[in-house]
Amino acid sequence: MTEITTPTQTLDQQLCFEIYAASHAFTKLYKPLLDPMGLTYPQYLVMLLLWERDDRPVGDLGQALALESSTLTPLLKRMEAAGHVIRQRDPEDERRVRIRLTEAGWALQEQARHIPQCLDQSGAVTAAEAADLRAEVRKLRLALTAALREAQPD
Amino acid sequence: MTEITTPTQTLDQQLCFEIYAASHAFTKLYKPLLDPMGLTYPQYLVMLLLWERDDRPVGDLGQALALESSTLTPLLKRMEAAGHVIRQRDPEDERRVRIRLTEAGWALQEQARHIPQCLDQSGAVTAAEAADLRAEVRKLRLALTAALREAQPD
DNA sequence: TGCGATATAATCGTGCGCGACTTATTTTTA
DNA sequence: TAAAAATAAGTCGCGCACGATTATATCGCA
Repeated sequence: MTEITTPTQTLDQQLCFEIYAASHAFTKLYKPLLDPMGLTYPQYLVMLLLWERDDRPVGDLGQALALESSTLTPLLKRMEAAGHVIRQRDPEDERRVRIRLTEAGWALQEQARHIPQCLDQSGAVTAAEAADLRAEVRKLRLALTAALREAQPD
Repeated sequence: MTEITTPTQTLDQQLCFEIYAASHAFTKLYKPLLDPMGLTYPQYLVMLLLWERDDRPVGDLGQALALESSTLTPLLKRMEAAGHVIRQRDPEDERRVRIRLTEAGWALQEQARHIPQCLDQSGAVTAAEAADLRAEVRKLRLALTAALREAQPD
C-alpha cells in the first residue's frame, strides 16, 4: 500500500517545528525552578555534567552538549562570574581550560535534586513515556547529525 | 510493580536535553537548504504559515509559533528588509500590523517545496515514524504549556 | 460622552548559538 | 629539530528568544 505523499508544506505537519516548540516550552517550564539558583537552562545542563564528573575541559562539555566553544566560553565565563565554577588552564596541556565546580556549585546539587520530579509531577508525561520518547528523540537526533555529517564532510 | 525511581540527575537520561539537542540539529540540517533562499529557520516557519494563509497580524503568527512580539517584530523587520514580506498597519484596527507576502515571497514557495523531502531522504526517519513522533512530541508540548499555564496563571 | 481597562506591537537589555576567524599550544613529519 | 599540521579555546558579528516595560488604539461601561 504505497501512498502518494505530497510533501505537505504545512506547519501543522512538521516534526521539526514540534521539536523546536517543545524545546522552548521546556526552557520556560524550567525557568522558575532555575531562577532561584541563578542558573539558566543551558547552564543547568553544564551543571548536570559537572555533578556527574567534575574537572573537565571545555571541549568535553561541548562534545556532550553539542555546543561550540564560541557558545560555551562566554557561558562559562558567566558561570564563573556567578561563582558556580572555576576556569583554569590545564598545566598538562596549555591549550585546554579545565572547568571545576566551586563549593557553591556543589551545594546547588541538593537544591536541584527535586527538579526532575517537578516535571514528572507536572503531569506532562509519565516517567515511562518520558523514557520511551527520550530514546526515540535521541535516535532522531543522532540520525540528523549523521545526515549532516554526510552532507558537509568538513 | 512499583520501582524506586531515584530521580536521575544525569544528562544522559534527560528528555529535555534530547529535545534541546534535536532542535539544534534540525536547524543545522536546514541551514544549507535555507541559506540560498535567504531565510533563517524561524523565518522559514513564518513563511510556511504565510504560504498557508497570507495577510495575518503579528499576533496570529505569534500564536501559531508560540513566539512573543518581542521576538517576531525584529524578525519580521529583517524579513521585510530582505523583500520577503510587507508590514502594514491594519486600517480596520490600527493596533494590528498585518504581514503580507511579496511576489518574491510567494516565488520562494516553489524553491521550498523540496525541503521536506530532503529530510525524508536524509534517512533520518521514515515518513511514518516522523508522523508518529511528531504526534507524541506535540502531546508533550501541549502538556508542558498547560503545566506552565497552571504554574503561573498570569 | 468620556474614562478606565484591555489589546496589540514595539523597544530595551540579557543570554544563548552559530559560523568565520584568530591565537596559542602541541603533535607530526620532513 | 625546524617547519607544517592539527588541536583547543577564544573573539566577533549576527540572529533569535524572552521578560519587563512602553506607546498607541480599541473597547466597555458608568
